[in-house]
Amino acid sequence: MPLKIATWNINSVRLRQGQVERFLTEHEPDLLCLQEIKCQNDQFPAKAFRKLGYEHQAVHGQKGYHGVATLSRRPLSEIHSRDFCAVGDSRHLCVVFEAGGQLMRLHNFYVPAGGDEPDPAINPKFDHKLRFLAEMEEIAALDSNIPTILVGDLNIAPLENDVWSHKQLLRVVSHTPIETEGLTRVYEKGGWSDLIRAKIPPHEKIFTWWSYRARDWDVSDRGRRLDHVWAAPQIADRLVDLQVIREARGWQQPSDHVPVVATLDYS
DNA sequence: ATGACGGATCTAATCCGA
Repeated sequence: MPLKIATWNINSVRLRQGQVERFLTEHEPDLLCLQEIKCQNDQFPAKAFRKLGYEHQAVHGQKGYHGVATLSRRPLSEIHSRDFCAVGDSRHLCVVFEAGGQLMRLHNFYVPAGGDEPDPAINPKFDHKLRFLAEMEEIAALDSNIPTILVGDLNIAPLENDVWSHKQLLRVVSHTPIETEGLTRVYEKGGWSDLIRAKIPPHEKIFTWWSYRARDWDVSDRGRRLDHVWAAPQIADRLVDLQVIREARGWQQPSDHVPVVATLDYS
């Protein structure tokens, strides 16, 4: 039995509970990391997801904004969240579970978007994003001897083919050099492997987010790869499949992000 | 302008997303 791990910025879990159920039923991931659940813990539709076999849930909600949750068919331990930048946002969850007789750690992240102006001196939101990234450098692929996976909406599209136009987005928040350099430091310092780019080579365009503002998102296809799945090298070695579920962007009243699913060979 | 939609909130108009 392979191990399937998925990540999805759902942009309100209450509004799209049915879409989460559809995704869980159709793709049967072992674990699903959600971002932007936009509700408090007691408003999270835990019962509905439990009914589908996701009995183990870690929820870190917040009123109105942000909020993350990790759903699992396997028991979870060492559940904790860290308050990055000490501002009280719910943007991180960490859990441990078992795969192939070994422990595995899973980080679920929602990195700040960063506002409009890519200058930390005049835009506090962008400054927050850069400080959040600097703090993320402490997260490594091998943490206390447990191989680790890091997923989530990192709100940065680091490579040229992670955006529809590298040239036109160089000064747009999510693709500016200062952000991509910050993310690259997190990546290199942590010893990570990028599972999306392990399956879809860097010369091919691949996106996980498309703006709501486009007249026709599919035709214009002006997307960005903001959602990521990183893993320790020994986990990356077991990657058998990686799917970006583009069709979910075409579902009725969709999230602006689509799910990403990694399949790993752990029997 | 790439491009003006879509979510939550003290259900009205405002903040936020990226």
